[in-house]
Amino acid sequence: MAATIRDVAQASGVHVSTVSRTFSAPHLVNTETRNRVLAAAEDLGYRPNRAARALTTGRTHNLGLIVADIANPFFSHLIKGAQAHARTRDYHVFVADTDEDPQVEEELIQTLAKQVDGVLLCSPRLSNRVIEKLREDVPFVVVNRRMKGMSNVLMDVGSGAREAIGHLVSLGHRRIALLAGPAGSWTSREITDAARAVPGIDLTVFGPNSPTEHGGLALAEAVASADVTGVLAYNDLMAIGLVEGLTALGVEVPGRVSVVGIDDIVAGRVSRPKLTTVAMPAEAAGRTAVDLLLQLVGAGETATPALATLATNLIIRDSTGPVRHELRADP
Amino acid sequence: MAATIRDVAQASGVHVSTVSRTFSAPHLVNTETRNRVLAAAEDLGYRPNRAARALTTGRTHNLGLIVADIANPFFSHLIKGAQAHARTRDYHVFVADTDEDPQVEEELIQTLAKQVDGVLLCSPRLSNRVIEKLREDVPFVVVNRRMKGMSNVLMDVGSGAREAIGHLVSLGHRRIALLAGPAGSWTSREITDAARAVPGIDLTVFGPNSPTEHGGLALAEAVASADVTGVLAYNDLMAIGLVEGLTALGVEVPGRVSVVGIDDIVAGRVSRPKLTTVAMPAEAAGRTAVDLLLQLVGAGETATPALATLATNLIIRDSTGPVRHELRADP
DNA sequence: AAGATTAATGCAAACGGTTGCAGCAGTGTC
DNA sequence: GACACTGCTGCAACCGTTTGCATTAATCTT
Repeated sequence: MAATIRDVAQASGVHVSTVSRTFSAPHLVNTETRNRVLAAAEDLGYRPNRAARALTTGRTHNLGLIVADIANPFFSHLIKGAQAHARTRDYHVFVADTDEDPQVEEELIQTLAKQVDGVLLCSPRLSNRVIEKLREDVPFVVVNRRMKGMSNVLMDVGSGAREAIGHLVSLGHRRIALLAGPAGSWTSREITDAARAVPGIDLTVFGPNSPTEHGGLALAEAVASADVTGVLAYNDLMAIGLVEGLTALGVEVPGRVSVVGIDDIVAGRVSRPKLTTVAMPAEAAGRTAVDLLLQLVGAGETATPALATLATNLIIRDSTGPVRHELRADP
Repeated sequence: MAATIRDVAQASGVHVSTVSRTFSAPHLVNTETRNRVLAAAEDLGYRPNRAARALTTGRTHNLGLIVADIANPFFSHLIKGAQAHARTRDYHVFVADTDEDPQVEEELIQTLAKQVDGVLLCSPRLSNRVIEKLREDVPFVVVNRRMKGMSNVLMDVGSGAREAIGHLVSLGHRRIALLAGPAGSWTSREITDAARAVPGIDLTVFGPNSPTEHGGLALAEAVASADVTGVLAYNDLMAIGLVEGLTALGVEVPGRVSVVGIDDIVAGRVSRPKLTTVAMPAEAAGRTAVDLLLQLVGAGETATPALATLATNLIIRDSTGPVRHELRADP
């Protein structure tokens, strides 16, 4: 149905190779000829067939983007950033959702590998070993996980966690709970390590947990009965769930317990109390990741992996407040 | 680098066509041969090249999914539903975000058209005319817009709006504001028409508006100074923004104004007051749309367009309450 | 036992582009 | 005027699969 390069060639009285060059290497063809070809192409509504082009060039001009949960607002912003940026480079981004399942994650990478030039792997749940192996199939950029020898986009979440805990400490909190994220998460580990390294506090770690509202909700009782006054959650979704659960149990936030989230999603700005959180530059991460990936794709085997670290920053709202000493269990 | 069909053929001592058939029409090849081929393929890590296959079959086994805003939770659930369902049919879904821009929407469809077998167009902002034209390029299923002669997935949002307004009326509200959605939106029109048809109320329509939190926030003053006691918003994002704005102006919700949203996103469950809303079955819509599209793709030209209508239902929470008569401007 | 049927496989031409190489005209150089 | 060079275009092979058709051997009919 659709016009092919041959139709255009015939219509403009040149060879197919000239038409091809008109699009892929315009400087090689005479201005006059080029215009004639372009006119004919326009006329016939010709658009190059990407599949055919991919066959000879080995470049699909597609990128894969794998996230744990497309419904998590953090990821949607990352996706937006990646897609918009890729479009300016004449690339398309294929998004896939693993539903937090490492198995699905592995399968998706395998399938995507053949139809894209590179993959953006965000917050992987797979083991390093498996990722290393998969890398032979397709170039990677890994977001939110430090992996030697690969291109990485990281958020400085350790420093964010330190800042968050520092904030709690400055409000007088000493007994602090950390709600960890899912098992395979590098970010979760990073946060935990940073929190553990803060001196002078008494840290209780809960987890691993599902990084969702439900995950947070499910922890409300445990947190309420643990002897803590401050909480840092793996992400905003969990923090919001936790606040909801605590409120339902009659535990006031921030009256009896202060809660800090991570990500800065919209829901955190509209939930009550408004959530104190560590903002993550999700959109910038998406853009940066695309840049690094295209760099990798362009360079082929010889590529040097790059590392980008993006700053985070604490946003103080209403879910954190000073410790109420009279309410402490021990005097 | 990667193993091709030829490598497998050589390794198993058969012709390439036999290898091809082993995968695409297994019943045509002898069991013994097939096993030999499969073993060799496994051994070499062979996976068929989709681009090459697409070239001869004309089927890419990819679907396009176009949404106005991937960060809108309503769409993310729709996407999740579509992707998961497509995977079970050995299809992949390409998601693209138009940023609410009809121009971008048109371009995206054009570009996608060549690399997918069909497109899921969700809540289009384009005019019917343009969509009709674009349909010649690629099969469509349109979600959230009634279009004759095309496959449609609709939510019964008119009935949802009626129910929402009925709820407000039953609480004593008579002067009601409707916050419309973006200009090209069929859903917005549908809601407006339904609301206008409700007898015995005094309806003020604001809009068109940007269907985001900011859109709602921007309307707070106008709503506060309009003489209304109840509001129905085009979606939850706007409703949440409005509530935020009203609260900031000292207008109590639901004390002085009751607010109803549409969609049932998570943020509505955690914002305070919890949002009364009309739930939309987003995930089911995604699944259904994929079904209809594959039906269309399979049937080719002869396909009969189908229409699926999904039910909505009102969820009553805390952002709506009885009219306080003593506060009304006129006695 | 000859002919018809069936199952399994091979052959080769597509699909729609890209690209190294060759050819050719025009220009500049000595 | 021979030569090299440059700019443009055509030629044809190739990318990895699919698929209609031909071929072959084995099985079935009568």
